[in-house]
Amino acid sequence: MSASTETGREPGRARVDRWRTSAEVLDEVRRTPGITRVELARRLGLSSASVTETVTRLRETGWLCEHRAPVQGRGRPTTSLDAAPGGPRVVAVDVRHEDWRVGLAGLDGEVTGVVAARHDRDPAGVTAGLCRAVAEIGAGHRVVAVGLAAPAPGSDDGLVHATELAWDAVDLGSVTRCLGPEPVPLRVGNDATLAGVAEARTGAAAGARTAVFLTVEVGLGGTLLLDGRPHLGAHGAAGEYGHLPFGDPARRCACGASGCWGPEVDGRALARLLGDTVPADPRSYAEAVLGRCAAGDGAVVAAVSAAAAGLARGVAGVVHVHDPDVVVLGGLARGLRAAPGFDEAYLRGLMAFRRDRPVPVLDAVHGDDGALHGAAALALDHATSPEGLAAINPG
Amino acid sequence: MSASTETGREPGRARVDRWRTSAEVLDEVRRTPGITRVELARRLGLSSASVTETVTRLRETGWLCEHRAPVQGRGRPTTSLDAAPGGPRVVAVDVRHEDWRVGLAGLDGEVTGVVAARHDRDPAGVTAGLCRAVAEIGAGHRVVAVGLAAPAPGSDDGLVHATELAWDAVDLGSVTRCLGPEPVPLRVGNDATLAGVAEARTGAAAGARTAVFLTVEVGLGGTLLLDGRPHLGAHGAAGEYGHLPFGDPARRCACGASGCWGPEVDGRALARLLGDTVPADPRSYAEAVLGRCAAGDGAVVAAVSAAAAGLARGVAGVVHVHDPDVVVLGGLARGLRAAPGFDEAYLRGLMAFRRDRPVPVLDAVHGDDGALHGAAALALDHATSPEGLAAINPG
DNA sequence: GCGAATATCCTCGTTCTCCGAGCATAATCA
DNA sequence: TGATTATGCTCGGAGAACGAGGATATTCGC
Repeated sequence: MSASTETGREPGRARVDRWRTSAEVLDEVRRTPGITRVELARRLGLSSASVTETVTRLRETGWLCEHRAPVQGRGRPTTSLDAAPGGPRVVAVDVRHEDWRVGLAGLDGEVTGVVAARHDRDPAGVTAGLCRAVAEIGAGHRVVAVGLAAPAPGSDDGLVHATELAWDAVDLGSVTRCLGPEPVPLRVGNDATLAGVAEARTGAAAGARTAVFLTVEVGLGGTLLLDGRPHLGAHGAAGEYGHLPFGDPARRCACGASGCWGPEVDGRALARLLGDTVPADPRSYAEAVLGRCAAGDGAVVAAVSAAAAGLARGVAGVVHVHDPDVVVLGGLARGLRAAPGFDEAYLRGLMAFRRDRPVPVLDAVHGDDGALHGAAALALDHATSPEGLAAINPG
Repeated sequence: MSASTETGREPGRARVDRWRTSAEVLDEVRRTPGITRVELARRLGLSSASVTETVTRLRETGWLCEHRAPVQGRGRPTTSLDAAPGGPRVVAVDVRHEDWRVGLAGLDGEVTGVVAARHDRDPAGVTAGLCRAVAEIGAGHRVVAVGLAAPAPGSDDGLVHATELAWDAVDLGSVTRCLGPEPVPLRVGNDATLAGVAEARTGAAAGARTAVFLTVEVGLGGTLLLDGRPHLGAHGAAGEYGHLPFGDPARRCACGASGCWGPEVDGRALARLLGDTVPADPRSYAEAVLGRCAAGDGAVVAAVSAAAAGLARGVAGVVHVHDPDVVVLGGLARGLRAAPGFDEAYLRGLMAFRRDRPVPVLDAVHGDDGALHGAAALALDHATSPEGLAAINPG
C-alpha cells in the first residue's frame, strides 16, 4: 500500500526466482553448518539431482565447500556442506555511544578481525573512521553486504536517525562506497534488536521458532523473534518492553507515561531502592551494585532482589503474551536473573498451567558482541536472499 | 526440529511449486477484489504473458472470473478479476459455549447460508449435528477445505482440546468426511484469534501489516496479527493479554498469578467497582452495566470509566511493545472504548513521542461473526496455498 | 580378500514456468 | 475515420526441477 515507490520492480521475477532454492540451501547451511547433502535434500524436499545442480552452482560462486562426511554405515558416503573459506564476506559494524567496532564475517557468521575505535559522536568523524576501517577490513575479500548496528531504528537507505547520538539523519551510505566502485548494499538495524537476532541465530535461542530477547541497560528494551527474524512493528518502534506499565502507576517515567517497567529494574531503580541519588550513569552504577550484591552486602542484596522480582514478574507477563520457546536476557538483566528471588517471582507471575514447564529464561551468550554479530547476520540475510544473490550474480 | 514427523515430504517440490504464482494471484484477488490484470502484474512483478497463463489456469480451475474493467482512458481496456460464482468453496464452523454455526464461503470470504443450533456440549451430539449441517450446506458445491473456530488452540488433525467445553481431545475430523469420499482438510483455530484474523483481512485492520486485536468477554484475550496471520506462539498459547500484570499486584487472578489485566476490565471488575457480588455470568452482567452507563446512570458511568481507563492504559502498553498500525477492540471492549475517559487515559499511557499521532484504536466490525469469518479465512488460506492448490489439482 | 548389498551421486532427456518480442485488439483522441 | 495508446495473446527460448537409470563408494558377510 505505502510502498508505491518501491514497486518499480521491472518484470525480472524469474531472474530472482532462479536463486530461490540456492537461498534456501544457504539458509540451511547457516542454520546447520556441516549439513549433509542427503539431509539437505530431505529438509527442502529436493531430489538428489536438484541438490547436485544447486550445490554445484553454490560451489562455483564461491559460497560453499564440500568435504567427505564421516561415514555412517553401508553405502556411498555423503558429503557435508560448509562455508567456503574464500567465499563472499560481509562487513559488520556496531556504532555505540562512545565507540564503534567493525568486523568481517563469512557465511558461518563468525566475526573476525574486529577493529575498534572511540569516537566523539561527530557524524563526519565517525563516517570517515568507519570508511577507513571498512575499506581496510574488506580489502582482498569479496564483500557483498554491510550490516550496521546503531542505537537507531532500522533503515535500508543508509540514513541513520540515532537520537541518543544526536544524529538526525546521518548518511552512512558512504561507508559502503569505500569498498569499491560496485555498490554494496547497507542494512541498518537497532542494536538491541540485532543482539536479539544474534541470540536467536547462534545464541541462547538458537533454533527457537518464537523467542523473546530482553535487555536492561538504561531502561529495558527487547524484541520478539519469529524464526530468527525480529518483529519491527509498523514504524520500526516495536520492542519498547520497558514501557509496559508493570510498575507503580504513581511513578512518572521520562517517556511521558507512568508506571513503566524499565525504570523499575535498571540502575535508577537500584539507586532508589538503596536511597542513593539518581546516578549520572545508571549503567555503571548498576554494575557496581551488582558487584556488591555478589559480594553479599545485605542491603544491596535486598535491593537487587526487589528489582529482580520486578523483572521476573514482567517476564512472566511477556511470556503470557508471546508464548515463546525461550526468553533470553541480556545486559544487566543477566545479573538480575542471578539474584535471589528471581526464579520464585517468575514462577509466581506465571499462570498456573505454565508452572509445570515454565518457559526457560536464559542468559544471552553473545555478551557485548551481540549487536555486532546480529549486524553480520542482518547483512548475510540480505546477501543470501534470492534478491541478494541475483544482484551479486548478474546474467 | 520438532516437526520430524511431517518431513516425510516426498520429493514433489515441483508439484507444489508450480502453484506458487497461482497462490499469489489468489492472495491478491482476496486482498483486492476486482483487481485488474495490469495491477496484478505490477504488484507481483509478472510479465503480461505470465498473467495470461496463470489467470487462464485459475479460470479453468474455477477460481476466478473476469469481466471488463471500467475504462480509464486511452488504450485497450483491461479486465478485473473476481471470485467465480461457481468456484471452490470452504465451509466455516464456529463452535461456541452454547451453540454452533456453519456457513459457506467462496474466495471472497463472504459467509452465506449460515445454519445455527444450540448444543449441550456433548461431543457426540455436536459432532453429529455439525456433520449433518456441513453435509447439507456443502451439497452441490466443491468444498475444498473446512475451517473451524472453537474456544481451543489451533490444530490440523481435527483433535480439539476445549477446556471451556470440557473437551479433552474431541475428534472433529469426521465433520469433513460427511462431505464425500475425498478427504477434505480441516483447520481448527482459536475463536478469539480467528476474530482477529477476520478484522485483519476484511475488518477494521484490513491492510495493516501489524495489527493487534483485543477482545473482552470474561477476561481479556487477543492476538498479534502480522500481515493478517496470527502469531500463535510456541505452543499455540500466545495472546493471553489478559494476564499481563497491569493491575493491582495485591489482587489474585484465577489463573494463579496476580495483578492480571483481564479481571480489571471485565464484568467482574465492574461488579467490584459497583459494590455488587461477583456475577454468575460476567458477560451479560457487563452488558447490562454498559446499557445503564449509556443511559447516564452516574455511579455506573464512574465505574465503567474506571474500567475503561484500565483498559486504555494497558492498550497503550501493548502499543509500545508491538508498534501496530492499528488496535482493534472486540466484545465488551467496544463498550468500554466508548466510555468517557478512555481516550484521555490512552493518551496518558502513551510515550510522549506517540501522542502526536497515536495508533488508532478502532471497534471491531465483524461483531459476533468474527470467529466464523475468521474460520472461513483460515480454510481459504489453506485451500489457496501452493500446497492446497496442488492437493486439489492432481497431475 | 572378494563379491553382494546398500546408499549416494551424476547424467540425460522431459516437463513446466516465466520471459521477451512481436503482433493483435480495443479503447480514446483529433 | 485514422492515429494514438494501452493491453492481451502467441510463440519460441531459457532455465529449474524431476524421474529413471547408470556409476560410484562404502560396509557386510563369507
